[in-house]
Amino acid sequence: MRIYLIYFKVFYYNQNMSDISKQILSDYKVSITNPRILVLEALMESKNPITIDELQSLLKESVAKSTLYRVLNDLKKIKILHEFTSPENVTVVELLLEDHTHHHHLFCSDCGEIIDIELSHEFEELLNKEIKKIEQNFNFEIKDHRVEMFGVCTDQCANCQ
Amino acid sequence: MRIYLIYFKVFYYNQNMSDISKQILSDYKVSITNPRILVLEALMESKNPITIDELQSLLKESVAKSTLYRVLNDLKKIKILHEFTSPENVTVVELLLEDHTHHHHLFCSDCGEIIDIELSHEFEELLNKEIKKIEQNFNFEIKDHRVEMFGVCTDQCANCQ
DNA sequence: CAATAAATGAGACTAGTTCTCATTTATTTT
DNA sequence: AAAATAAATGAGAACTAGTCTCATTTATTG
Repeated sequence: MRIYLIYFKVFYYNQNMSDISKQILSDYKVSITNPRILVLEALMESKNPITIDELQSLLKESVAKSTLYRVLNDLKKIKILHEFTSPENVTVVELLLEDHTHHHHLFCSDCGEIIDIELSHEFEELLNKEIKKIEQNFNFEIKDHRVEMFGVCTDQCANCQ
Repeated sequence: MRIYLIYFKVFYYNQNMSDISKQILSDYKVSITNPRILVLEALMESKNPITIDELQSLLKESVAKSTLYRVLNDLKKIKILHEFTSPENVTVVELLLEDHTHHHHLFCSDCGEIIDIELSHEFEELLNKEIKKIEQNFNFEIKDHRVEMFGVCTDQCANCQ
């Protein structure tokens, strides 16, 4: 995500986080307000998906709780925020920007960290074939999918810091 | 699941649902109580994963809310209940009996139905290879995984009834 | 069958999220 | 650039899903 952000910054003409946030809001035609800028900045700061709690800590009371939830819903509506739940049923959010390619998630049950992972092209192709089969068998139109892996880090949590 | 249940009944010597439930509880060495039998019966009735709400409707006040949640936790502890959340973040439960093989889930965003799906052996093998790669790359020990597909039924919800 | 241990029901409690509404801030119009 | 309009915000009330408490009931053990 850190690397992606660098590309993203280039895409947005090397502006700072605040300016990038404004640009995003403007691009998506939602009004530019302070809470929205702050939430976007906080989300960009975190290289992995984070819990609402963690997000609230990053924001340090600068945004009211009700506003935070509203802003998150706004970002979901314009589809630049992905919300899902950890295996412990904690809500987790992650910013999905143009640069953020198709990926999946790896969950550590030790430290709770959630890591973005990309699977091989070969795997995704075979998965798409499976999806086509399922679509036929069940008369479904499948619009999205996800693969989640659950485990623990073995190397003294090296990835989790 | 319906087909599985037939096999399961054979496994349990063609007893009725109540007797099967008692047998399960006895096999797992947890005490045999009415609420537990009722919850197991209700879970067996449903061929697909169901929400807690749906489960409560099936039980029709025969089990107190606090007891229902406690029983579900008991079943999770002995690992015959799988709990997860739908894309709309609603908790869903599903009984996992001996006969219930490795499977994944298909979610209909129209009617909310959740369908058990099995993917090809070839796919699961390739997924295991991907898992091994991720374990190495991230120094993880991966203990479980899941694949979820999201879509809508195209054939007037034929699968969803 | 009595003694002991475990589970239950009712409702209080908690945490996460949404809702309400008066006030503030952004956007549009002039 | 100011006024008019529309939208977003903050504070806290309300709601919801799930857990906890504790007196009572039900199972299990000996």
